[in-house]
Amino acid sequence: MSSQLFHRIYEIVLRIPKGKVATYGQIARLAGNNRAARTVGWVLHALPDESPAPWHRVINRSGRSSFPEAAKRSLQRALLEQEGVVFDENGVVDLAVFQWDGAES
DNA sequence: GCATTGACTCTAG
DNA sequence: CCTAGAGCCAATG
Repeated sequence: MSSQLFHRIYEIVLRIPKGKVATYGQIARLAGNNRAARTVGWVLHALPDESPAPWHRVINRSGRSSFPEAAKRSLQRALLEQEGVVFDENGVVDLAVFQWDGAES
């Protein structure tokens, strides 16, 4: 399959433990392409509705979501806060604390 | 099949 | 902090 990268990224996203977040670049690295962050973004934006993938746990390297719509960002923030992730006054997640190690669950 | 775009990231200035 | 260029992958026109 040529879309194996899609599947790989998908599995990695599903592996993100609750209360943690991962960056596009991190997922891309785990998927085998350290710079395919754009593809990760594409996978998440193209996820079907029935996808259990926690897209809200995926953020950019700044610890902030890059949604074109503020509504989704608010939703993502709410979901993460429900899982115990804290946002600062700028709406940024402390990656030093909440970024997924990528090695456990 | 080529060109453009996109929920990205890195390096350099 | 901001801009610019390069790299990667798939969708879309």
